Amino acid sequence: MVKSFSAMLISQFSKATGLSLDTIRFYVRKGLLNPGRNGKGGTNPYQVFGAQDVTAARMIRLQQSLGYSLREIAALGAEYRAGEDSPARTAAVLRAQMAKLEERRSELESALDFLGRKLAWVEAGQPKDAPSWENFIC
Amino acid sequence: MVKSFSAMLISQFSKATGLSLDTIRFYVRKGLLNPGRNGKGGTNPYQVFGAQDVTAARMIRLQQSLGYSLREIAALGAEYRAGEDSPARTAAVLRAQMAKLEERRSELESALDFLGRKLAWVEAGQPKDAPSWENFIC
DNA sequence: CTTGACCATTGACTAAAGTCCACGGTTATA
DNA sequence: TATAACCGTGGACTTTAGTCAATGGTCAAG
Repeated sequence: MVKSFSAMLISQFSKATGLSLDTIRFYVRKGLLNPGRNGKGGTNPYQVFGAQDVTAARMIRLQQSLGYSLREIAALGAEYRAGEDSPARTAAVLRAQMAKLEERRSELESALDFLGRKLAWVEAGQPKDAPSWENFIC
Repeated sequence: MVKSFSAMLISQFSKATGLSLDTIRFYVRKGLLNPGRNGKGGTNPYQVFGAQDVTAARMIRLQQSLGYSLREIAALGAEYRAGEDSPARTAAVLRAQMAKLEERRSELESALDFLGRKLAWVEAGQPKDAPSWENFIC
């Protein structure tokens, strides 16, 4: 669990991820990110972010775009970290993620198909024998 | 613009779409759905929804899952309806939609690829020569 | 040692997307 | 015509995901 590599302060991390300072602090409060602390004079006042936090930020964005709430994302991250030393658990979490993505992709493809058929129909001058839109289920 | 086919009242429409009564009314207020009105005794107190409203509801769900706000969805719907009698405009809107979907799908695929590589790496016992996560941009 | 840049914490505030509730009107059924 | 089941409207309320502002601590440069 080496965290010292590629360490940065919050403003650097902000630039690296595109998240605002406030959003980062908000995510830390919610447990979505857990940076280290590293002070010089005995105290440790500053948050220190590493490369793994950048990856985490990307994952958060991804999950969010899949419709997960931050609460759910935090839970998933916790589950992931809980089984971090158990490859089986890690793999299970990853596979669940991938299943969600696959499902999402097939939804997208069905929607694409729907729009494609509709476009073809429009371009054909909207003939009477319209394709059935009804199998468009999203 | 026949709207009488497959007409239903709001509770039927709710069952047909899975949207709650309140959500439907909310969408109507926002201009996302525009049902007809059909009363018996001179007045027209009740909203009447048709098959095209069911399709609209599906589209709303789809757009929403793509990250659009209701305001944006309403605008897109208005644009679509504005050029309803112009196949060229309709086709343009449809094509823009499809482009968005394609973009989204390629994002999904890149994420799937990322997770797939990570899964393989975990299952291989997390060897030193980790694949580069860095080309995972979402 | 002071100054400017950076950082943390707290709490108030906001917009979006609903949800809930109370009230009153409408319609089908008995 | 009474009554239950439905419908509409208005407004208050809630959750989520941040954003903003005030206050005060930390650190490097001069």
